[in-house]
Amino acid sequence: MRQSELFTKTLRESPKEEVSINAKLLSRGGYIDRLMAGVYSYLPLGLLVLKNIENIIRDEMQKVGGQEVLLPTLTPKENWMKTDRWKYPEMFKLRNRAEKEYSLGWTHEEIITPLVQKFVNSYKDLPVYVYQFQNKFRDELRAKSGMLRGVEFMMKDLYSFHRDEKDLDSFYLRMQRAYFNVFERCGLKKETFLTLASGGAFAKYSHEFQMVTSFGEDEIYLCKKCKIAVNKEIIEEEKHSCPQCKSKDLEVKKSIEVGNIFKLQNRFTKPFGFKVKDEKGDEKELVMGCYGIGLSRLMGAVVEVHNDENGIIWPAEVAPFRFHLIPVGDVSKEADAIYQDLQKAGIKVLYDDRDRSAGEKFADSDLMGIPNRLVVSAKTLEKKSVELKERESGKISLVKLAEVKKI
RNA sequence: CGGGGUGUGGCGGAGUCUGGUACCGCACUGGCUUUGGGAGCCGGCUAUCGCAGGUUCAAAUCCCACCAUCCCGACCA
Repeated sequence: MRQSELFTKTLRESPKEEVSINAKLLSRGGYIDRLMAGVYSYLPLGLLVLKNIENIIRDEMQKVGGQEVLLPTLTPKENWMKTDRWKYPEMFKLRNRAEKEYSLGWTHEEIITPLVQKFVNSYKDLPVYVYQFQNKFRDELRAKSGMLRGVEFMMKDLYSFHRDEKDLDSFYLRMQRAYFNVFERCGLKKETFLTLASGGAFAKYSHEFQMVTSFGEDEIYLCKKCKIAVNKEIIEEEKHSCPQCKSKDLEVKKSIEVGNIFKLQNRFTKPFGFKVKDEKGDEKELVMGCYGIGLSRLMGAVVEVHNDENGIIWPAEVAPFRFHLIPVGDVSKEADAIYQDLQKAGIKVLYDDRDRSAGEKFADSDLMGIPNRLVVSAKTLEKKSVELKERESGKISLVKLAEVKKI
């Protein structure tokens, strides 16, 4: 993409409302724009990042056998009455002109369960794993911290349907591994810990994926031996010891939840009367699991972790571009050629073809955080090379023109 | 929803205490000179000072209600 054609611009200063690092840098870099508290637009660069995260998650969900759907955002009151969740305070409610009541989707068990029920009649149809990417709406009392707690936010939610608990348990473990793959590919592996949380009425525990960070709004108790954590509600029950190894040597850390998986058992299949025939022809109630990741929160979390005083430092797989090509001086012809070459090879490159000073381009490049900066100048061209600067390490090297695609 | 803070050109700020009709930087625009870390000079455009009442000869400034927004708390992906 030619930077001169990008309709957004970087900002020298961040909007005064933004206090969190993620919102400051994402706003300044031209990734997002705040419409109101807790609600953001994704600008072209931001959408590229969001789609990269989406593709990572989609890839991992496909690997465990997930089938992608897209459910409505507008949902009827009846479904929520059936499960007694119409009363939930964070649910946005609205009426049409005939006074019929609806809510905006904040989670989708009430929609997916009767949907799958329409098609699944036999144990032979199971298991089923269905997921979607969708904006969710939650009437938070206080939206805050930029992308970390929004009122409207992008979420992946997967729902699994099983004939029995044993099947649910084994899939649940596969999802745990899939989630770690997602966080690893987003550059958050080191900071992210499986965390035991309350399982509600139907399971001893649910599991959160908590990312340890100073800006976190949660607190976890981390066992260094097991690399597993428990959240605040569990720590009391476990008498301040690790539920796995019983060690009392737990470290308190601030953290943010980047994912959550939950065994729902029959919480939703029961009210909808979702049963299938087993081998004997008897009716059997299904069990369910649900598995969520907030994509927009994840995007913010990546920025909170991967930045320096000059701006964002995107991990390779979520970066909007692989290269930031910057001509310095009168070398537009040669830079154009390199750009075309990279484009043809299908390599994602942002080409700063704007008529700006070198310093401004470098500052913007650091702010935007594209992993590899390629500078083309008379100096580098003398050596038939471009200068490569890695955003993360700051390492600078000369790369022959013929070798650029191999970086 | 409780406590606290803030609303001034597109963005960031000064001016408010002490009332006299709005200033600075950035951005934008025209010209010339620049071109490896947010260039320089000259000229130009952009504001019913969040909104509504009130006090006053006169309100960005004082009073009041409302709205928006941020932080802390409670609640939550």
